[in-house]
Amino acid sequence: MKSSQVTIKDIAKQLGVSASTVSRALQDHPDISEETRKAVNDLAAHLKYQPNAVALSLKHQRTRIIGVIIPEIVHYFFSSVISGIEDVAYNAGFNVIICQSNEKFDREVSNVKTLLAQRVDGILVSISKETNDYQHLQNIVSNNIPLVFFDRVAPGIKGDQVIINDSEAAYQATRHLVEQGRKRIAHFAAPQNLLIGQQRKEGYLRAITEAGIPVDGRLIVEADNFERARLAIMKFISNGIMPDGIFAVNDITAIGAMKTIQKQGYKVPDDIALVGFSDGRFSGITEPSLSSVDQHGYEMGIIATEMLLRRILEKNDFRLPEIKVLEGDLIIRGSSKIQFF
Amino acid sequence: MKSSQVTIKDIAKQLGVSASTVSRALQDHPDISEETRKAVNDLAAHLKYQPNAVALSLKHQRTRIIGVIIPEIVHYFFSSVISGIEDVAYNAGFNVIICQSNEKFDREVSNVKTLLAQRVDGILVSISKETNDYQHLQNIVSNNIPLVFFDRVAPGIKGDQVIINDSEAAYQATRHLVEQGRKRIAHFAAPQNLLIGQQRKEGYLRAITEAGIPVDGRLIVEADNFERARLAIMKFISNGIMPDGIFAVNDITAIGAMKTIQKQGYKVPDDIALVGFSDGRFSGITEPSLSSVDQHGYEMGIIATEMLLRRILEKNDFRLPEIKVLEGDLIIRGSSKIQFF
DNA sequence: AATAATTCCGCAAACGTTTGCGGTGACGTT
DNA sequence: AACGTCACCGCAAACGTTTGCGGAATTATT
Repeated sequence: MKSSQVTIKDIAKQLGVSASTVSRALQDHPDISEETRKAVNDLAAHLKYQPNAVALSLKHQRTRIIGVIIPEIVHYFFSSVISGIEDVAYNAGFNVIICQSNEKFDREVSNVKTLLAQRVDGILVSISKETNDYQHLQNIVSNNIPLVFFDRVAPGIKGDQVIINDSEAAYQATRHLVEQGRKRIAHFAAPQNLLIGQQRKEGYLRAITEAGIPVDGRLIVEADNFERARLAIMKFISNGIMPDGIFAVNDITAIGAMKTIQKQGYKVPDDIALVGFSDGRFSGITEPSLSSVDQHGYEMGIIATEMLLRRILEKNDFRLPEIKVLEGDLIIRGSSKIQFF
Repeated sequence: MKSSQVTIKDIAKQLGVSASTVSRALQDHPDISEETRKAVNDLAAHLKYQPNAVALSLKHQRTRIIGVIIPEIVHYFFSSVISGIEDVAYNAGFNVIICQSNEKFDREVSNVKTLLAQRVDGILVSISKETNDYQHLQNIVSNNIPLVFFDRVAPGIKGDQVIINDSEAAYQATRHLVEQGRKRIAHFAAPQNLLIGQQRKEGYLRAITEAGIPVDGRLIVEADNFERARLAIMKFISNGIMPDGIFAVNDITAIGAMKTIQKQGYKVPDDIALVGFSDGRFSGITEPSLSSVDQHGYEMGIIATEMLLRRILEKNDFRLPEIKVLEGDLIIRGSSKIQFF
């Protein structure tokens, strides 16, 4: 009942030839006569023969599979990255195994183990928020498996990296607010143990100081989600230190701020101008539409995979790890610009 | 240089025993003496031995991999489904290979081919919009590979299905509008060649007629995105047939309607009440927040994968194809209810 | 007619692992 | 002394495929 899929042996048996002959016939080897070549190919087509990729992997010592470890799939940015990865891999004849760490260190370690066990040809990683120990990632490079980090990288591990210029993008976003004439610009920051948290704050500070605006510590708060943004705004109000501009570390935080601001009777952008950092989908929906930094997730997936494939396909790879920095694009919409269509 | 990963043979050689002994030692086979068992396990741990999953797959004729074919990853609903799939698979010790069809028939066919070549143990499919021919899917069942459809199913193919009760959810959504006292309820529909398009419209019609409201053909328009919703609203206005309620086939359409309605000076929900059909993320962001049908993508992924795993693990599987219907949950928010918090 | 060249194909090993079967000692039992 | 019983381990085949090598049959060359 459990008829497994047809193999080269089945074809060989039916035709009274050896498996080697069938194999060679299928790859147009010159040692095979036109007659048997045709017979083999016809029968193979008729039986819908599909080469067993598992056997090929074992034989060739390569699986044509690349592994991906990602914090969470349900996230516009990450799913865009995956989409880019999948597209490039598909065109190169590679398959993609997806593992999500769910932002858990233990699961990330486990993911690395299974990908190594699967003997994937290369691995793409964006580390979880919990990850501080990098031994499991070191195992990858110790086994000579090409490794490329995207977005969230592990310091000290010998792998290519493709990241966004967070500092610069944050600088641009903040400078835009300055150019709109804002003088009291707040920053809603991500946790400072995350690199992106540090760098976005750094860009914010650079733009502020460059403009000669004094840094007000009360305007820099750690808030990276809807609810914390709401609380931060309420605190601004009760302390009587409402800013006239806010650069938020991501869109959902900016939206939390916007909705609270509006509910409290202020106007966006007239009273307070807002810029977010894109998760990509929300920007057009709010009223006014939200200015934001486009992180180009799809392109990041493309580039990371191209870097990885190059490492995989290169026979003698002595190139040093490469770091590719993508520029975030500031998209100016209604939330930060007074005169707009 | 290219030191490949350590195998059972390496351990055997270093210890001067046979590969079989190492294999048995690693699985605590009683034929192995405590002494060598310990020696083997120690060395294996020291060398960080990882069983080669490829060789095991070949040997055991199962890969512990399940394949997923999905129209697009960058879509809240689908990425939620993937997340559910991945979670269940992970807990059962299975890996997941993701293929996206990008809504293209040819690519879907190609995806099936590679998954069969990879000898995956089972396949989860949500078919592309273009797919009318199901031969490639028939190939899956012909090869006795367990197959489960989710959300978008292929008629006539012998596989389990897990779908949402679109008709009923649409009925509930529309009835909710009726209960809010609306008399002129419009429907923004999906293309009618899609099953979901038909069924949601059917549910809408059922609720309308049940309430004794005459069906007005001018209020049923094919509009399933932001822009077409905008155009439809403008047409309602110019024709002087503005409805007092709208059930839209998805959230983005509902949002397009909402923003146009508001820009034209009408109030939501006072003048026009709105209900969408959830892509999941937007609902809380609009002003007012959007009533919508929750499609439970994550749960759908969980259930579909559980059904698939059951088929995979069952030795003698004579059960007929099963159809699991999930109920969509109408979430009532500000866009359709006048009195709310 | 003998040899050389060519055409076409099969054997067997290899990839890493599991597993049925058989074998070798060491020991205990008659 | 002869046999049985264990405990422990290795051989070899198998999974599906590729590929170097050798071999047989045919054809071409002297």
